Amino acid sequence: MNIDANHCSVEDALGILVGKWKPIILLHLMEKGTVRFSDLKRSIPGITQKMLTKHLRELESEEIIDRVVYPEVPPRVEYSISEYGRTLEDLLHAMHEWGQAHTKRKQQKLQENLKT
Amino acid sequence: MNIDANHCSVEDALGILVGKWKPIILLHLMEKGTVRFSDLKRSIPGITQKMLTKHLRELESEEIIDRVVYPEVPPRVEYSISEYGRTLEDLLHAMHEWGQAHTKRKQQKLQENLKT
DNA sequence: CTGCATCCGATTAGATACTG
DNA sequence: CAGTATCTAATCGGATGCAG
Repeated sequence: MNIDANHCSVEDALGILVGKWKPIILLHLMEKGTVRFSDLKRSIPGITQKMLTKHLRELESEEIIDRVVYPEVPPRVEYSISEYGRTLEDLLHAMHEWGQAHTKRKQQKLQENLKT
Repeated sequence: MNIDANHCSVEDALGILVGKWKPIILLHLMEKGTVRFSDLKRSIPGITQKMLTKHLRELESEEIIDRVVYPEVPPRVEYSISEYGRTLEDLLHAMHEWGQAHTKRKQQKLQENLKT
């Protein structure tokens, strides 16, 4: 893990994942397989159409997800994790594990402080 | 890896790492051990005092790094990765690996496109 | 149903000057 | 040397209206 102040590879990975709803979008797609736009929107309370579209476009442009448009009326668009996108699964899983442990630890510290 | 739309653990981990200079700060501390403020600043071209201070404070408040102030004149403050912070090393390493592979892949795709 | 455009507020980061 | 305060620019995200 060499350090290059001009360019850090960690940030390349971070760049894909950063965005208010990106992790949750990826987790949904990884869990459910192929999901259409409206289902995704329904599954993520609080997200706006604009942000869902924006994040999906970004993930698509990085080839993390596949986007298939069915020329029907009304339109149907289905999203899924691409084969390449699956290479992110281990990383997301590791982040999930660490994050969960971190939150747990924080709450324990909080409990300790309340006792005193 | 369960999905909770109201709270995603991946974002807890992300929250620690996100910030324009945070990954590079962590990598420097992980590589060099104990480093004083001015050395850190010198090692990271482009960072301002304000941002370095801000990010260090945030990492400190999450107990990822230790901060030791020596009451001397001129002042000396040394930063290092905390014992708890070391639990992030594997994750950062994994992100580095993925990011590096991702950038490599992107550049290969670019080369292919130039040939056509 | 899916998606774009526009406007606006909030957050983030950079520049600069100042302090013990 | 290490840190704070202030001002400004850029980016991000939310709300809303419109379109194929």
